[in-house]
Amino acid sequence: MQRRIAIVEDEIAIRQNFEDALRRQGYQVSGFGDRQSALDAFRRRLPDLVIIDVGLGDDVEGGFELCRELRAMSRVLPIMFLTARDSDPDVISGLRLGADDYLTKDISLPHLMARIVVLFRRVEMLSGEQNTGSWLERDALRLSVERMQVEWNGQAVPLTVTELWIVHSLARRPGHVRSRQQLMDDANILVDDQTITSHIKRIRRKFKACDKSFDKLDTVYGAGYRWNSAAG
Amino acid sequence: MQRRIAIVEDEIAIRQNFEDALRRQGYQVSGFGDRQSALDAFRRRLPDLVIIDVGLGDDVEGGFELCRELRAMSRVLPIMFLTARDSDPDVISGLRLGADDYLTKDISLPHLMARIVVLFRRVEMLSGEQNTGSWLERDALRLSVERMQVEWNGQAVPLTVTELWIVHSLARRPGHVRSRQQLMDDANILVDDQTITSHIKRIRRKFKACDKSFDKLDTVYGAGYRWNSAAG
DNA sequence: CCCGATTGGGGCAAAAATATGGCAAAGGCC
DNA sequence: GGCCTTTGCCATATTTTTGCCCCAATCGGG
Repeated sequence: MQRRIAIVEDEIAIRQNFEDALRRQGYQVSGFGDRQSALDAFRRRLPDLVIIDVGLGDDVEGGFELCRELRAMSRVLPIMFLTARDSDPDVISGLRLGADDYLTKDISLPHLMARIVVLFRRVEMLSGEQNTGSWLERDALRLSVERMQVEWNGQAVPLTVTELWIVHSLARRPGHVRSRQQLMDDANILVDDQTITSHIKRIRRKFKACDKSFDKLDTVYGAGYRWNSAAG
Repeated sequence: MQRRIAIVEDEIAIRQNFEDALRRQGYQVSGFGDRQSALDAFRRRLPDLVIIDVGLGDDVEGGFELCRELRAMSRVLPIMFLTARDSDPDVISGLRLGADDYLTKDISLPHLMARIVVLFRRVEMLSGEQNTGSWLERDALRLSVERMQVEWNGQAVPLTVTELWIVHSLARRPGHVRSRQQLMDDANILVDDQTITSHIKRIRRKFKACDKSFDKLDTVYGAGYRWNSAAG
């Protein structure tokens, strides 16, 4: 299961920076620029961790207010405060309010990651986990990145990591053409165009080994490939 | 119930200072000047929180060593590191090793108190929940982290601490791939990737000693390992 | 319908990742 | 101290994956 982190910070540049870093670590991140929009989202569904900028909005300590409101919604939701200054009284009131950690904005990303891992580790320690994980399902295809497994008509297809990323990249946008270059980006590889063709070849072969009439992987001459969205 | 806190710090003045402050807050405190005496005491009875000076003894990072030993005694015991310097790599290594927080020695007492309260609050929140005896059961596997015992088909498997944590990390999320890095984090160790491979080797060997056809521990080439969730 | 551009597939060798057997340091236990 | 266990890591053997070459098959525009 992918952990979901929300970050509430009004300075776009900083927020973007944190969001990117967290995403690269595999977290599912949503950013909010103000208290209200964050609260609206949280009322629909709570994330697994909230990172709040203390000096949110006009109010000097708008973040504290949000923390209070969040604690009213859940007593166990992990909350981290973020602040430009490292004023002691602030830290203490923040922690008193129910935050689990208090960090300054100039924190290094590895350090931030370590603290997040610690928090999740502590939260996870006694909880049972046991969730199904997220599956991408399209017609007869069933794919899970975190399980690294792919099924076609309920039958396992033994794709390699790179192949799985390519299929994922295509199948998540059925009917949309994806260029070879885009596929490389999605799979995090830097190779010759021709190599993508090779991967597609192997992917098709593996799917056909399961189902002789497999034809979901269309070639779009001169443009790239596409996951055929037509039923059937 | 009165919380018991142990502080391991070789500079008497500093230790005394912390001890007094904590006692004034109503905690039951015991101080130790070196690793050995602390360990001896811990073996008799574990406190509710341990605060360790990183630069313990002659060794520059003697505190890390103690943390490792403590984690071998209890996986859930809260540990805080104390350090003179605030070097980032140190902090990260410390957190990775299983510490819950990392503080500099010039921390103000109110700040320290706040962090301790936060940690206890979080621990209490988790332990207060359903404490079902904490046996993890998956197919033929039966595992208890607290009791350090593992059974396969009712037969005891003599895993070491590190091995048990790795199995626990994998088996609690059946079907999910866990990277070597993640396994290190779960086991609170900081080692080479190759070392994880070695542990997996030994784990498989031990399970196979019980059951020749053991095959629950899948390798996912290029991604990590996975506890095979398929029945059988 | 012809021609240049693209794509499909078979193969293969290099590269990358993993499995194994050992070994030595470190610590616990008599 | 002597002995045993645990654990990290190395060297080497194996196994998989991946990038790309070659050539035939296809595609599209003129």
